[in-house]
Amino acid sequence: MDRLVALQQIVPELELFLERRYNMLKVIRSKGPVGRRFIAAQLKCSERVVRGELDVLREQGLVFTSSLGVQLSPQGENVLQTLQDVVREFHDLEYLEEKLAEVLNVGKMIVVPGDADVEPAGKRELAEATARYLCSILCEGDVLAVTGGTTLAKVAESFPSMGIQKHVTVVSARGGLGEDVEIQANTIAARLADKLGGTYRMLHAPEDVLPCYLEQIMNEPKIRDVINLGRRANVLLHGIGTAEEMAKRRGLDGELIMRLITEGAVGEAFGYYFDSQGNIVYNTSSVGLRLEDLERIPKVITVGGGRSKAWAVMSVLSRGYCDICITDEGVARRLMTLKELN
Amino acid sequence: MDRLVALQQIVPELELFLERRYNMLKVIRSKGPVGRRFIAAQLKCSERVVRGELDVLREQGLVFTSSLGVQLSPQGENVLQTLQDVVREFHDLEYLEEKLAEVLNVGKMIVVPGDADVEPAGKRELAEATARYLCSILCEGDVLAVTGGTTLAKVAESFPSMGIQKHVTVVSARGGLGEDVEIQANTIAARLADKLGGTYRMLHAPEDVLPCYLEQIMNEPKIRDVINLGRRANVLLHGIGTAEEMAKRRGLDGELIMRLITEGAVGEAFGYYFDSQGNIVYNTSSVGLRLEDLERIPKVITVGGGRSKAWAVMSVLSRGYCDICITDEGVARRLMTLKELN
DNA sequence: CACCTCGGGACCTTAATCGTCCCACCGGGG
DNA sequence: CCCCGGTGGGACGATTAAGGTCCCGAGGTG
Repeated sequence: MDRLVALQQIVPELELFLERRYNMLKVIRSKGPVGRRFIAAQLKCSERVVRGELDVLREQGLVFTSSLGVQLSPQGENVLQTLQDVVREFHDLEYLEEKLAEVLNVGKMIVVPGDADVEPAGKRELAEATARYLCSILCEGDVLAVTGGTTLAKVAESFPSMGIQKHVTVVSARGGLGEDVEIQANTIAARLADKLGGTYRMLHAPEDVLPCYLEQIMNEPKIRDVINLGRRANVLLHGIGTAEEMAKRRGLDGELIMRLITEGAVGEAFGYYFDSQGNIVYNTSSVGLRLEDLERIPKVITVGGGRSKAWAVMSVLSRGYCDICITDEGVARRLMTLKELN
Repeated sequence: MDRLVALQQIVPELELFLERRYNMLKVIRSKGPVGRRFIAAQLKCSERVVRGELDVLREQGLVFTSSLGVQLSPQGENVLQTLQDVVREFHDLEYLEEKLAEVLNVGKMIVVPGDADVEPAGKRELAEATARYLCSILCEGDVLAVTGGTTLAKVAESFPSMGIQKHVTVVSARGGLGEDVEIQANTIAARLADKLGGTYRMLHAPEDVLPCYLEQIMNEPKIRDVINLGRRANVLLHGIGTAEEMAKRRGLDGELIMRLITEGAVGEAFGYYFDSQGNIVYNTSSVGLRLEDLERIPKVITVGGGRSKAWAVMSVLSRGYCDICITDEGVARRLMTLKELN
């Protein structure tokens, strides 16, 4: 019998304490010197509670407090790192990873604790895990293709600012979409290249064009070169969107959105809308990598978290091109129930 | 960094809960179906607290309750067994064992959590550990010599009633002392033989005789044979007494007791009184194994717990004949401070 | 300078825990 | 047989810990 399981059995309240304080330490670590009120907002609990917990953590020497706010001590850093495994074990994430990799036929699943829909910090954890994994597999001279999205933007943020020198080429795999510059593939490619110590290539084109212009744009030399580079990438990192969310971001009209939904579209990637079995329900005439290009890329990494994206993740994984899927517990648990039932 | 240490750091209240519930489970296991009030008395806490904790343990499926009282469930058995290691780690007993074995020059130290002086259940734990160890080393045909005392009486109790078939010979190493039949070496030898599935030999003689009769008694064939058998024992299990306690049990007069104390006697074994360096301060003309006999016995196991016996343990171990010492945390910690300071 | 957020102190409310009874029940022994 | 000593469980105040809500001075920041 496992020790942690036994502990959890005899002291069930351990989980509550561990969870809350672990998340608190995570926030403190990532947000530098930070105040009680901010922590309280992040963890969605009252300021008074945070205060009580901080008193405990301070007494244990895990955090120290100055007029700037609360900061993690070196010892707290240690504890947090050790606790990562503990939390994974508490949530049985290894089991989820193995089981899901098997039933979804994915090479490798990485599941981080939390749920991006519930805790805002969850997305950060997902991003950090992605950054770590990316760091571990990237080699000198690799070509890394990336798409856009809020999740990938956070991945770029999550890298430490200095010290990594990978000399990779980061290439944007998709055209521009919507108004927010922070979540464009181009922006993310540039940020990633900066953090990784490499170079980047941007795709100066809109993502969504009228079909009649598509061919013409794709043949434009500057655009074609970038797309061709993306096709030859060793690693592709892409996000997952729910069909509805992506349709709205693309500005599709209400009628079309309704049609997508009634036809069972749940997930979106690379301009394609999939139903839960992975069938293509609709595709936009979009600029960038296409579905057929993915087969030739050795490592396709799919990232997405927040339980509302469970169906989307399932639909995309059903296509079978994904090699590594990084998601969170919220998605993973919902996937489990979905897969056990049918 | 160790996981349990990290857990303990981030959830310091864990230790309180663990300790209380662990002890509670131990009491429940050993005392069979038992009531709240009894448990409360054992753990020296109020009945209401026990009730609250029992609610938790019941909800976790570790105990179940009938009209007879509370009982350990099979799952509780598992948890308790697993938690043994956890508690050992919490109390850092491995470290104590290694360190004390080194500085006291003993082959092997076994330290159980608790303190027999503080918790009545502590003595039981000591006895169970002794029983386990004994079981693990006894071989077919071994001769086991035992002395008397309350601790060894509990050791005999601690064995499971059935199922062990070791075919050993248990021989009483000391004559009769005092009035209580339950703690006589003879009684213990018989009980142990019964539990181990072996035979026993009793020493039908008083422990303390007038010097002038000693030779005569020791030459009495039946007595001599038993003593000679004890001298050839493979394993000797003996308890430790404080000098004062044993002097009183022997009925020494107050003047002599005072003399012993002023001369520094702190421990007693086999009728000898030792000071803290292990020097013989006084010896009674006693019937049974003598100090010089111990050298020839391959495994001499010394058992004693309760912090008040720390000095006694140290004095006996200083003699250097002991191969394995089984004691409790109360003694061990006091020994540590004693040894670190001089 | 003003302003904003920080940590920490104070105080009251709320909720849980705990102490203390009492009761119905069951089993064993006289 | 009945009685007695043990069991668990319910009930109800009392105590205490935890949480909510302000406020304040300190120390950065524009």
